[in-house]
Amino acid sequence: MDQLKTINYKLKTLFIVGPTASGKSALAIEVAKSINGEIICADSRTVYTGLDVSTAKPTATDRAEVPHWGLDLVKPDQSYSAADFKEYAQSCIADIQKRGKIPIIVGGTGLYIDGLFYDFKFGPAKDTAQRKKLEELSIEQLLAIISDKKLETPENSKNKRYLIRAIEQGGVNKQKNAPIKDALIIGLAPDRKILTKRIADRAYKMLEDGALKEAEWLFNTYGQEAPAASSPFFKSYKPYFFEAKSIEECTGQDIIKNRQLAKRQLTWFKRNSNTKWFEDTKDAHNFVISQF
RNA sequence: GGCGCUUUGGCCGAGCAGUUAGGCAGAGGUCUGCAAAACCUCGUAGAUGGGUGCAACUCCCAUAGGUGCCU
Repeated sequence: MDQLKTINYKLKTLFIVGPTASGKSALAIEVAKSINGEIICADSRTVYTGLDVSTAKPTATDRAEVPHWGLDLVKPDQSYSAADFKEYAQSCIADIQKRGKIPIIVGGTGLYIDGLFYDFKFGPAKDTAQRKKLEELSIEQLLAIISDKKLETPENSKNKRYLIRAIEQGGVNKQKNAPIKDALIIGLAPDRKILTKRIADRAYKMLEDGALKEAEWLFNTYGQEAPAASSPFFKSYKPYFFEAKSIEECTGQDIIKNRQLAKRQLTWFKRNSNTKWFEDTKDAHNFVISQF
């Protein structure tokens, strides 16, 4: 207990992680009000402008209650990377702390979270032209280049993206840094059955709230290949617009895709042994309050 | 009632008398500038009962379900 106390007054940052539809955002708002915090969204989808309900972006009401950062940073046709996010979020964190408040980093994008939590040193930025060329090569050809250049082969050697990245940065970036100091990281993971239901409920709610209009706008304005269009929602409803599939069918797909996403997110987040997990929002809230 | 077709793993769906596709869903996993992405691993099923074969999911017969046309 004594030790807990010494840690307590030093905590300066809070991370909240978890799968989609776990209730992270709502928890974050409650917590922020309790510990005088501001929220930084670590979410690779809500950085895009114009896509609000389809990305489950915090609402205007949410934002009026607690300041939110990390939203509406780029247009749907612009690419945004974990390194971009890290740089942005770090300046937010510094600013929030300078004002005497607690930054609360909330998100489901594991790489964005880890980049910050472990202070990743990202390699060089992508070279768009070179990447385009490399993308046309086969796995075998990419592996040949890697072996020619005597670079380390990525563990995931059947994944073109990792192969290309290895060539780009001349090897595999594996330097492990210690977690950042004075941070608490908690995870919210509702029971799988409950989560499945929440995912489905949210899928229908999005439709009611006009998510399809956003999809139509996105496809018409930026095309199907825009970076923002790579999320489950847009992938699932593409057949509705371009192949005359029924909405019901697409919604079924959307729910499945989000369930699969939730699973991957859980797999990712479980690796961080520093994370204190909660099934219930209230428990998580109480714990956080006891720590700050 | 008559004639014909069909029946494959949770779902879809091939080939083949003997080395037993594939896809989807599901489970597990990877992850350091595309990450709500991309990728990896995991499934011996053949409606039921007989029969013919050294050998049948593959051929034959019967039964049951489905389906089509006819009366």
